[in-house]
Amino acid sequence: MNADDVFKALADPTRRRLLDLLYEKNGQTLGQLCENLEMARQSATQHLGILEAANLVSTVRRGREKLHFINPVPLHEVYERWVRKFERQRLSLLHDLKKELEGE
Amino acid sequence: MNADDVFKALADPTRRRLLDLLYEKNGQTLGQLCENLEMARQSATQHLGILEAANLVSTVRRGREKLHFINPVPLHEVYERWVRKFERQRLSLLHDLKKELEGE
DNA sequence: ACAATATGCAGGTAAATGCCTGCATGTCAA
DNA sequence: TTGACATGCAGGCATTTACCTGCATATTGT
Repeated sequence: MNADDVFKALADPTRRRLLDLLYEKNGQTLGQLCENLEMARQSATQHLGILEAANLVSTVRRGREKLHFINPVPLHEVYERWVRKFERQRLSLLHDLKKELEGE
Repeated sequence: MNADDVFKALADPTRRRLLDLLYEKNGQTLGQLCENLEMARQSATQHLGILEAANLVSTVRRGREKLHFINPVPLHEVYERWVRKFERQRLSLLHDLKKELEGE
């Protein structure tokens, strides 16, 4: 997993929207996805390209259509590396700040 | 939580580095953090500002120093909204793609 | 007070980003 | 085969981003 690609992919509301749309109905075509976005098809293509590059979306060609599927694996890896780590120390980390605010 | 601010804050390697540095030792000053970054102090200030705006870092002034603390809460919320959701359907989502690749 | 230290603020620039239009290619169905 | 449909590719443009330099302000310790 490339953390940079994954986070950059997630750092745009349109791309997060696309993931939610695919969660509602996996395997949608570019055209179907565009119906739910307020932008030109070409712009959506770029966003999907970025999601693909981050491996968050996998595609399959079927004739003239291109089907898009969520790949949840990178999200899981982000969780393992960037969420769980801080989650384990969550209360302790918050405590550090509280202690400082109380004047040691 | 503002998902956009949080993800955009996380979408930069320097800022993720800063979180890791604070994880190693919470409550560091700007100067201390800069010693571990290869960029001008002013650049680091901007990155810390973005982390603060995303509420991932909280600061306390102590005299002429500014102490930086991790705030793990937004990460937890990102997890709840953007990771757990897809995690629950993880195998099912992967199955969708596999099924299509096998030709329905 | 004053020199050293820690941080803040104001711009300036090159590169990346997100959007668009226009045109090209590939596929299906009658 | 041919017109309609689905997607791909190239380029342009305004904004944002990430870095910098230079200078200002605030605090500390002697």
